[in-house]
Amino acid sequence: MPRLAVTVDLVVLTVREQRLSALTWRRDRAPYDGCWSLPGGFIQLDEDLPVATSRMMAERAGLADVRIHLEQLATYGYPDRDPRQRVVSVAYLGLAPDLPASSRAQVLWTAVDELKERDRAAFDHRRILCDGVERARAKLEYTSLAAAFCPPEFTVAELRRVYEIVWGTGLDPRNFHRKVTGADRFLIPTGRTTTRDGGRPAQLYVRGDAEQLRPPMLRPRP
Amino acid sequence: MPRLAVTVDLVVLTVREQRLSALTWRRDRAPYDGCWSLPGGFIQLDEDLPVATSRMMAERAGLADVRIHLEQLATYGYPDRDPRQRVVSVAYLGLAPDLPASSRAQVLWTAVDELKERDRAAFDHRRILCDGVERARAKLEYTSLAAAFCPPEFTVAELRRVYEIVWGTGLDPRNFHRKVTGADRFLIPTGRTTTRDGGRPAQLYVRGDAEQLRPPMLRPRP
DNA sequence: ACAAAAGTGTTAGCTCTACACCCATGT
DNA sequence: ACATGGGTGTAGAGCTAACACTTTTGT
Repeated sequence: MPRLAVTVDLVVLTVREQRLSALTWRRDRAPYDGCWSLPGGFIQLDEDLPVATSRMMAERAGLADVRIHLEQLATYGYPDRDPRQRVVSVAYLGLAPDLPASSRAQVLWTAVDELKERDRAAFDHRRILCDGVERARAKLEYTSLAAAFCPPEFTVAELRRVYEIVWGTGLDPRNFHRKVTGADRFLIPTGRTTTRDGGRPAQLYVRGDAEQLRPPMLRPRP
Repeated sequence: MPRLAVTVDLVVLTVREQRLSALTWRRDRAPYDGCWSLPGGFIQLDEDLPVATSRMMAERAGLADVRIHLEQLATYGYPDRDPRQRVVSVAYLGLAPDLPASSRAQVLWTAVDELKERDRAAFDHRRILCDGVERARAKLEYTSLAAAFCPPEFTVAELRRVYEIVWGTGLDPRNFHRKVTGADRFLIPTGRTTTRDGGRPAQLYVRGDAEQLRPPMLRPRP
């Protein structure tokens, strides 16, 4: 066995059932038997990191052919983080809409709050998860990434719920509406409407091609 | 020789002689003989990444015992980036005041503009450098990191010159002054003054303990 | 008719920008 | 006296937060 290995680990987040949730792998062998871990695995010698990430999404997360936003998060490499050998892990952050459950029974969506409470994380994966959640929270402020949590067509209220759930705060529906519909190239109206949220029919939008959100949507501070 | 190696590479930036400059290593052997590269090297099996970074700062950059701001930048790992073997590089970004030249003749401060023009970079180090510069530019907006480019005591005008040189833009001295002196815990006045910039004596400040800059100092946009 | 949610208008307060202007030093 | 850069004041534009109000549906 080589003495040094590189892995890719995935923090895949979504909003489902009114909670911010992450894709977790239920371990069934030592070390950390029975603990949750992030989906991931060793890179191959001839494989680029984004390619390895896509392979893990398909093989380990059970999400083949699903287009989600993916970006590199950080790299974790202190010497004894894996008791078996020296492992350097490159973590990637993925943001996904509320997808059907994974095809693998071992892979589950779990609310982030529960994962933080339960002291059953393998390796340093709880830390990696927290870093990913914080990155997502921060990026909602000044990018259009919140739409990555939404289905292809969505309403302003659904987008607002994403912000409220990820940030854990309430937002004024009226000011929020003005802000996101006013931002350049963030939301493209489809012309269609829906009443799936109750009340007056709401416009349906698709994601625009803006990446930055200017002016930013700042989190309410205490 | 092992088939997979992990290195740490350093993007160490400073402002000297009115230019944004980076610490570069002049290569004297294949591959890329004669090209510039970033200082860096292989991690040891029992060595944490930040520890390896400090060791590279001392051994390869010739900057032992110098306290600078260091943060992880990104990880680069496509398979043929090093022709000898598979190398995954964890890049770190360092921001330093205008330090004396390195103790090693092989290590030089070079203006970033020149490094981008000259097509003589080893590996993908030009790309890593650009990512580091862009990270630094972005972080000046909403953190207090600009002060990491300044000596222990500095004036508001010196801090402003950091912003102007890193961003390549002019800033209004009066509005800048109001903004940075008004930000909470960013600058602590020492009570001393200096006339080293000419004109009326300027207050000297030391860095405060704020990490965030609120409200942010936004770059002028076209 | 009523509840519920979408969406618009309004106002007070804040921040940003642009500049006029004064201050304290070296020459 | 004058040049140089430090530092303050101020008015207009734009943004934000808070909330009253109208619109359009389902029941």
